Amino acid sequence: MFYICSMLSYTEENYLKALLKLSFQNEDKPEAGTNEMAAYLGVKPATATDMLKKLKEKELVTYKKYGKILLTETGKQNGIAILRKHRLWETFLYEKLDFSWDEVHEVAEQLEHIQSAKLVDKLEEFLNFPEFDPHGDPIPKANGEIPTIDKILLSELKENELCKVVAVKDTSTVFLQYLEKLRITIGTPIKVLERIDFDGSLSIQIAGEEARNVSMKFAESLFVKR
Amino acid sequence: MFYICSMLSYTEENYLKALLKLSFQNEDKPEAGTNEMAAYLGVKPATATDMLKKLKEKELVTYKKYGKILLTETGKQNGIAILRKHRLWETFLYEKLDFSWDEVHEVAEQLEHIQSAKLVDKLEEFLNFPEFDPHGDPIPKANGEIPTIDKILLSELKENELCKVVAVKDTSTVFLQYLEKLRITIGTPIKVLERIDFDGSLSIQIAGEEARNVSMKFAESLFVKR
DNA sequence: TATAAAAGTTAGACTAGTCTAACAAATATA
DNA sequence: TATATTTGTTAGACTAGTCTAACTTTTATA
Repeated sequence: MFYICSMLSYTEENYLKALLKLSFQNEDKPEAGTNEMAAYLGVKPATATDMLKKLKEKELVTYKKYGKILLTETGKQNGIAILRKHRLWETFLYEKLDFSWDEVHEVAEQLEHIQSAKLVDKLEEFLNFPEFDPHGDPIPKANGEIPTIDKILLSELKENELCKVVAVKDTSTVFLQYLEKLRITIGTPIKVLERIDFDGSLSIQIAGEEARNVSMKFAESLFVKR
Repeated sequence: MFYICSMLSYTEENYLKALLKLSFQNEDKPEAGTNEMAAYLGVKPATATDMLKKLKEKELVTYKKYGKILLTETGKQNGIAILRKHRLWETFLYEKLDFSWDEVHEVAEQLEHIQSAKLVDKLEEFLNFPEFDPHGDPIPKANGEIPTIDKILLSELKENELCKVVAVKDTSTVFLQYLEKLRITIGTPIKVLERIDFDGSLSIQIAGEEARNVSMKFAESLFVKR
């Protein structure tokens, strides 16, 4: 078990994190394609191909020409380490420095690359070993374990069901700011009053307030727990 | 007053910070030479020359071939902004995350390059607007002002004089760890019992404990206030 | 199954930051 | 002041990460 290697460049770290995120997205088969990865990182496919060769050389991914990309165990653990840092920093910014939901990501993108094992662990302790970040995403433990929570989309609820918000699926600024306007945060209770079959929209009650209509798109962007 | 520009690379920031530090060192004339700067940054003089041209192009330094290097007002303000971040992060690591005196610098070297005006200001607020960092060095304010304190070297004191430690001149790990061993931190009271003319060493009393001899080198590495 | 479209690769070029080796200017000193 | 030493510059090369343009392989589909 000699997984986390600190000899990764800023860029290599970003590729590993992207690959990890993509592997979460395509749940069943955690593979990614070159173009997919390039698009995710905002680089050209040619650039991604070059980096892939490098990552393969370092045994962080397995892949062969024209084939799919898969993280090796080492690659995965390194990716998880970066994700851990990202989410701990997001939590710090949100809880200690009063950053808003939609502001934390950008800064955490930078902070996640700081190299110092002590820093990460002390930060985690300082934050009281949080299990989920401000968006409700699980924060990997130092050993690479990722906490789970059974969550479903708001859109999956039946009429009259009660739930609590546990995470956001969409982390775009527009959505997060809309949630803030509706005064929805992690933990907010929601009751589904009515489902409109016509367009998939819902009538919901947020924290006991008066009824409000939300779109299908909205209901499919919010994770809740019954 | 349109000083702080965020379009500086990681490397450019380091050059500005180095130039600022060197200007503090050579108090009377805040100029630096190419070799001096290169040595400080751990690069070769040829490399420094190249960067200098770039910084001159951006109007962050004034300098002409074979001449001395001087920061422009813009260059100075940018350097101060980086120093501010560095010292605020050091304070954070020391006070909130229990880093020791000699561990903070290395990590702060990385953290100082995080780009986010909000982050710096919020961090400062979170730390309660500290004026001095763990080494006793002044933390520049958001407007570029640098707090001052009248400090003298321990070696300048006469026999029987009392003082308090306010800063360290030498920030090397060996020295900081030695101070820790002697249980000297910022604020510790010291009394000079005897000056030994032969070798410049002193007999001192630390926080009322029993007498102890320290070398001239030691006495010239510690700043105190009468 | 032949072919068009999509996905992926290669080759060659560019930038930022670094180096070494050779050279030029400034300064110190005999 | 002539020369040796120190200081600083230039030229050319290398690496990491990026690009564009042309090419190849895979896949989807008519």
